[in-house]
Amino acid sequence: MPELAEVAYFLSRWNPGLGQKIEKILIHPHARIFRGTDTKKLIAALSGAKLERSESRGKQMLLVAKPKKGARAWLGVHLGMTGELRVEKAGFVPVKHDHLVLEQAKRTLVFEDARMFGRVLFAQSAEAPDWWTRQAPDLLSREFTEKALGEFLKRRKSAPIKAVLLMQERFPGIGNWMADEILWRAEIHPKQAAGTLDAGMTNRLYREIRWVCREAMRIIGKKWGDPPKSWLFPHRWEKGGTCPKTGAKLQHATIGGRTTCWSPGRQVLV
DNA sequence: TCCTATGTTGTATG
DNA sequence: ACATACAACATAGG
Repeated sequence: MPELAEVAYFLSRWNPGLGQKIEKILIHPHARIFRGTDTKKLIAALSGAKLERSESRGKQMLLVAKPKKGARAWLGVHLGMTGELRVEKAGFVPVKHDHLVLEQAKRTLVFEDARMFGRVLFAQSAEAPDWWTRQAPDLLSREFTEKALGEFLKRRKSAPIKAVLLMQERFPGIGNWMADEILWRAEIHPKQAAGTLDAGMTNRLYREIRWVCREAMRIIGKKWGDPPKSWLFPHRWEKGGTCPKTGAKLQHATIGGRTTCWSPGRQVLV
């Protein structure tokens, strides 16, 4: 479910817990979301720790806590396909898919994930761990340049552009719906080989990546909201959905392993 | 019953 | 070593 802006929104739900102590941790230690993570260490470090701050980058989230003793605790959370963060009352009793629960005096912070494609990472160290610092630059930062985009497209020259946009190593936060929204706005067919985009197409792609990221953050990131009818977003799963720009019947196919939606006539292979 | 789902990753192949 | 394609993961809902 969550892409760039949904992740930012879900993380913001936990804001009331920042600056507050974690009284107790409740987890499902064998849940798949903890694969590769030492849950005993996680519980030991976070129990009684003060939750200091949080940040999101693309689809990744980081929560920083100061344990009662020892170095900083770093909790990484990825929501996968069905993950969600929510806040419940103090004393809340976790239900089936609530795999990580942080109890505080005045509220309970909950990470639920039915399908468990999400992931929790943990480290205790003076500096932020590699899995957090070693990430691609934010798409809205100055580091993400049109030149960097062009170079990446050349390296992934024979893959369909739709599949390339899903690569988190270059486009952190972009997921299935954002990729389709961007290509639709840039008037590029999702099957177009990445290496065949000319300068004009690359420029449009660059601008629409930035535009969709910025607008999604504005509409969804702060306070959950729906993109307007002028976007592809509300039409892409509609039965018999039509393009809000041309009125053409939207087409669907599996591209890059994912169901893809585009507007024929507007997005054509060249 | 069968199909689908806003994601990543391990593995096979070129 | 690098790029690409795809099955696998696990659950719920139409």
